[in-house]
Amino acid sequence: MNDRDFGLQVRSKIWLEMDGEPVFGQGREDLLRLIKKTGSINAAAKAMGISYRKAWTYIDAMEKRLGFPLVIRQKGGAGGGESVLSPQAATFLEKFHMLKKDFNDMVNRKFIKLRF
Amino acid sequence: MNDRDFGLQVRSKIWLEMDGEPVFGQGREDLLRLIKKTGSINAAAKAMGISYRKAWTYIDAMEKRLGFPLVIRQKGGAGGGESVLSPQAATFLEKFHMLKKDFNDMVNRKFIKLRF
DNA sequence: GTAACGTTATGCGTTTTTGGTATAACGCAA
DNA sequence: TTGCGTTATACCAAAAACGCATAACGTTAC
Repeated sequence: MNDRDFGLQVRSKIWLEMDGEPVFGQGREDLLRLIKKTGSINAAAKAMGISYRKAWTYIDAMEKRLGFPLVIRQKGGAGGGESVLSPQAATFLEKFHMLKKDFNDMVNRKFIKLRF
Repeated sequence: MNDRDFGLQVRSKIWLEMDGEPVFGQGREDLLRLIKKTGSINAAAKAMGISYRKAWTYIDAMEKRLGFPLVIRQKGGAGGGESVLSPQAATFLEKFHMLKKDFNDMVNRKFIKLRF
């Protein structure tokens, strides 16, 4: 995260893994938040500037790893369908957000003035 | 980094970027250290369990991004050749090591007992 | 009842990236 | 001048990422 010197930048990140495979990080969080906001995988993908296919693949992979549904999907119906977050996804999102916040606060406090 | 609950694991890492492209992280550090130790890109690659091709590509990419040599290579000669770290690489390595140590200490102190 | 609509779901070919194998180049020592 | 073990690189194969096309679906409007 954010510090530079002659173009060199220190970066860091935090994420979750399951069996050594990445299962949740910044991009996935953004995606889920946008689905929550828009009520649609399709709209969320557009808002993120990625293809629907890609967004769908992300969600599918996450759910397979975690073993529980993150997005409750309905295809067909009024407006063609919609998608909402599962209760588990909501709490998951919340917890990860707090974790990330603590992490970022800490990193910023420590490394903001760092010279490399 | 290290904590688990029902198989879910929190991980984090720190690395360096140049113009938004990764230029130095854990794997590269290991590689340079092994080159320093063995005096050979080839031997270092073997020790890491990666192909010479891959190791060479890593080094080449790093040097192109950084704009200065990390590994002084000599091909031919007694023993077929050898490779040593450039002075810049040595100080670079040292600085990154300290940075990473601080980072890891901090993360471990904060997140070692974390429940997700 | 059925046609239309916008969403989810997925098959499939294309492109891009990654990785490995084979081989050349090299320079000292014997 | 030959042999050796390393660096360097060309080339092909495998894998992964990507996107396009299309099917499936269920409510609404007519």
